[in-house]
Order: sequence, then C-alpha cells, then structure tokens
Amino acid sequence: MSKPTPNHFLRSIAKNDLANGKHEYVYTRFPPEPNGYLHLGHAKSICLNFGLAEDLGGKCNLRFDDTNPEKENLEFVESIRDSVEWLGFEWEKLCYASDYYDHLYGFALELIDKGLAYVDDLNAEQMREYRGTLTEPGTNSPSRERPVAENRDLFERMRAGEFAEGAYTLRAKIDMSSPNIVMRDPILYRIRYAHHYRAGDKWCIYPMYDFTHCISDALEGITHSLCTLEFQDNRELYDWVLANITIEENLVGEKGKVMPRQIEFGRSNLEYTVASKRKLIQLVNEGHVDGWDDPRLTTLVGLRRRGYTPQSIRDFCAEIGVTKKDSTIEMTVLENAIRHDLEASAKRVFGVLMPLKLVITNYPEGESETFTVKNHPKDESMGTREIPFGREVYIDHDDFMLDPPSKFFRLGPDREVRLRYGYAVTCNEVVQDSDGNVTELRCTYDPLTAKGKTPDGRKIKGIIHWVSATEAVDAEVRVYDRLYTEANPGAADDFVSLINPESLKVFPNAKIEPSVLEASTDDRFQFERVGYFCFDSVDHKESKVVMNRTVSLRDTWAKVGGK
RNA sequence: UGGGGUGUGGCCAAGUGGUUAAGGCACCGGAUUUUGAUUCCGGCAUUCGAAGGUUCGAAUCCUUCCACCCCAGCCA
Repeated sequence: MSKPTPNHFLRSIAKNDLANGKHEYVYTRFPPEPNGYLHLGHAKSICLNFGLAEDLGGKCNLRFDDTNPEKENLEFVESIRDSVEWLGFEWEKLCYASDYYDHLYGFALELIDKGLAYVDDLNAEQMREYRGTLTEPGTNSPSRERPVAENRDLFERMRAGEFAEGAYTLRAKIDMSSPNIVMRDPILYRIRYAHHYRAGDKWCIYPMYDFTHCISDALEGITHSLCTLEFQDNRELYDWVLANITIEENLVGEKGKVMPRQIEFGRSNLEYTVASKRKLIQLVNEGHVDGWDDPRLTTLVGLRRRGYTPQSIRDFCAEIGVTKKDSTIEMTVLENAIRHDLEASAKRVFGVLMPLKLVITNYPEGESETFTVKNHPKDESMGTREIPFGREVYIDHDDFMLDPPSKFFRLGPDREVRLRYGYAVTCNEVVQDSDGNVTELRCTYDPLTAKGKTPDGRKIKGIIHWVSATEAVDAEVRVYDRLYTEANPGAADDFVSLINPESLKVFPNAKIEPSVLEASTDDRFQFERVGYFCFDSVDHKESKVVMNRTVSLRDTWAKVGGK
C-alpha cells in the first residue's frame, strides 16, 4: 500500500545538491509557530520535510518558531509534538527559536556595528507612511542616519526595558525604494512587555520572523528551508541577513558551515473545509463544533478522533504532490486514502444504526446459535469471530421499504432476503404503529439456506446485515458529513452561515454485535455495508459505547437514488 | 499601474525538444462477489492559458498577450 516515492521538484533539487556535492546530507526542519493546532496543511509540510529527509537519508528538526509571545503557549507546543509523533515521524532535534534569543541579540549587535541596522523611533502609523506603496518607493526615516554608537546604546536600552512598547524598533538598513517591499528597512526587533511561555520575562524585545528564521536555520545546519509560496518575497531578506552576519559555526547543527536555502512550495486546500486559524478559533469559540478535535474538523487532532490513520494522511499527502502552485483538493481524495487503508486493515463487524426488529416466527422459541465468520473477507490472518443469532434480530431501517422499487435488493413485504452469514428470510407481516411507522417485521426463515446455501438453486440477490436482538450491544453512533455546504467556505463573507446543518447525525439507539466490546479502544471497524467506525476517544466508555463514523463505504445504491 | 509567482482533462499531477501526453482521484460501462464494499477489465486531453515564431519535429525554446495568486503587520 505504500506508494513509490513521488519525485517532486524539491526532491529533485535535494538529490541534485547531494549528487553534485553541494551538501553531504539533507537537513530540513518543520517550523510551526505554537499558536494553534496543526491541520492538514501542516501535515503536507510535515510529510514533505520529514519525508524528504527520511527518503534521502537526512535529518529533520521540529522547531517551534516562537517569537511572538502574545500568541503562543505550551498547550499548543504539546499538541503539535503529539501530532507529529502521531503521524509517525521522528525529529533529529527538538528546537525552539526562543532558545536562540541570545544569539539573535548578538547578531543584531553585529548588524548595528556594521552600520546595517538602526534604531528607529517612528511609530507604526508613521512607519506605514514612510514605507511607500506597491507602486511608489518609500522614504528614509529621519533615524536612518543615526550614528552607530547611538544605535547601540538605544538598542541596549531597549533590551534593558527603558522604553515603552512601540517607542522604538530595530530596523535593517537596506533600501527604502526597493521594489520588494520586504526589503524596505524591515523591522528586526520590537519592544513587547509580554511573558513568553518559555523564555519567561527575560526579554522585553522580541525578534521578528524574517530575522529569526534564517538564523535559526543556519544555526541548526539546515540545508533546505522549505516554506510556502507567500514567503517568496521574504527570501531576499532571508539571504540578506545571512550574508551580513558572521556565523562561525553551526551552533547546534552539524559541523561545518552550510548556507541554508529557502525554497517555496504551494499550499493545498481541501474542499468543504477552512484552515485559517482565525476561522477555526471562531468555530470553536462560538460552539459550532465540539472543540479543536471535533471530528468534522481537518485539524490533525480532529482527523485522529474521526478515525483517520496516520498512514492514510501520509498517503494523502503523497497523493496530492508538491508543486509551486496552490491547489484545491477534492474531498474524495482524502476519503479514498482512508478507505484504502481501512479496507485492508479494519475488522468487519455488524452494526445497525437505526434498528428495526425482525422476528422469525418459525424459528424455535428460546433457541439460538452462533455463526463463525471471517473478520476480513480476504485476509485470513485476521481470523474469525462468533456472532450470535436468534429468533429476534435487528436490521437497519434503511434495509426495508414498504413499497420498494424493483432495483431495491433488500427487504419489503413478501420479499426474501438473506441475513448475511445466516438464513434467508421472507417478510410475511409488517407491524405499524398508529402513525404508520414500521415498528416490527415478522418473517419466516428457510432452514435449508444456512451458511449461504440455497439447495434449490434460487438466487437471493439481497443480503443484509443484522444483529441479535438479545445479544446486541447498545451504542451511540455519530455520523459525520462535510462541515460546509459549499466547496470553498473560506471565500464567503459569512462562512458560519455555510455550516452544513446535517454535518453531525447522532444515532442514539444503534445496536452493535458484542464482539466489538472485546476490541481495544483504538481499533477500527468496518460495519459491513455501512462504513468504517472507531470508538470516540473522548466520550466512549465501557458503560457507554460511543462510536464515530470515519467514512462511509462507497455506495452506488445511494448514488442511484436509494437514499 | 511596482515586485514576486503560477497556468497540462472535473480535482490533483508526471513530463525539462523526438513512439499513440504517465499515474491517482472523480466519472461511465462490464465481470467476479454471502458487504449494491473490495477486486478485476475497459472507457475517459488529436491536446498542454491564448496567439504568433524557431525547428524535420515543441507541453517542453523564443516573442507578445491573457488569467489567477502573493506582498504595503512593531504576525508568522
């Protein structure tokens, strides 16, 4: 099932760098900011960075890009670590940009001393005005020609906490008329009196991303710094910083100096989902979903709770590829990945979501039997299990119609259907309540049809699943559907109004075959003819079975118009 | 209108001047099937954003044009 390694452009670059001796090894890093939970987009980056290193015999660090204390915390760090591990990747080193604050400060001093950075007293609004526009060059700040000694003094005092937030910034002295706005004297440091979840209160100045990221890469000996397309303009600054500081050695990386190269790749979006952190926070805070791990979300914790396997997500990432253009992936690609994995690995069981009692009137009262059935139709190594059968069983409401069309291969008045692994039964009587709802079916069975046999050779097209009425386990089953009614909810003004009201259907009275109770809590099942299910990691207890539908089976009947 | 990018079937995506333009997903047929599942076979771009040009030969090279995305946070 594991696919051949896809040869995308980044892999070609890395292999080429190895082949021509530019690098002796490939060293990548996955650098999330710990300001939220990881989602599928991050999985793409994780699979890319860790996968490339794995593939080419290199290394990959997990690095927290934690330079904005106001948004970051330990809970996110732990969740991110957990998700990366869950996906099955091992980092060479666990790093934090905040561990480089001392080094970073030193490099800032170096730039000041070289006359390549200056302390500016423009406020945010003034700075915007001086920056110019997309089509007009900026103008130099009055502080731009501040003498080196004064810059150094001011910067040291910024660090010492002598100034208010926003009073000063440290800026790189590059070119206010650069066509690339990133290069118009970018801010390197800002004053923030904020507690850092890791560095505590040691600092009141914090380095900006553009200054931090390239240096972090260099310190760790990263060879290929992969990031998304929107950082393409930042690459010029990335290179500028590294070209203008002195890195004697890679302080925490491999020996020898390497100049990391930033290369960008396109993001992938999934239809019917949103990935923006802001929107996810809104969904959680306004209670539209159950939390960051709501099974309808494509956060990694959500997908995990939904029943997605790490393998399926890795396969998905391999399937969508890596290119230099942003893409929008159809939901079926993700679904195919998990179906493919679970088809091979999930144990088959019977589960009935909407139970309809079926009484076999000619089956001896008080008697019962058990059938020994395969846990997987093709994989003998998965063994067998016993399922109890008796006079009363539950079948799914969907498998009965009062007035079925001819194409409906299931049960209806006077129709015959096979109870899978058991006998053929014919429906003789339909019991309805005063509202006309079907409440019970009374059938007769043909004792000669045990175990799939039909001695007289008659064809029984319909086969349905069932569960013993006396032995079945009660369960709550949650069936999920896409969270939005439109393919690109993120583009709408009010994405909340696009939430699919049927994204969660709860079946509180489901009946499941008893063998499920013997399984471990992270086992996954195929309810035959229905879909793939797992136990809900939050609400499932021994005393109350709660299961989630990961994904349905392909259903050509539903497509024809059955449901 | 400045700069940086991208355009191959419904969605992804190989392809880097030379057989009939890989593959996956989706879709449509058909076979097998005690899951309308799986599996299996078959179909699905005379055409690569457009128009010119170079060449014996182009999705691949050149020119022009068009479309879309990103950049004016003391976020990352």
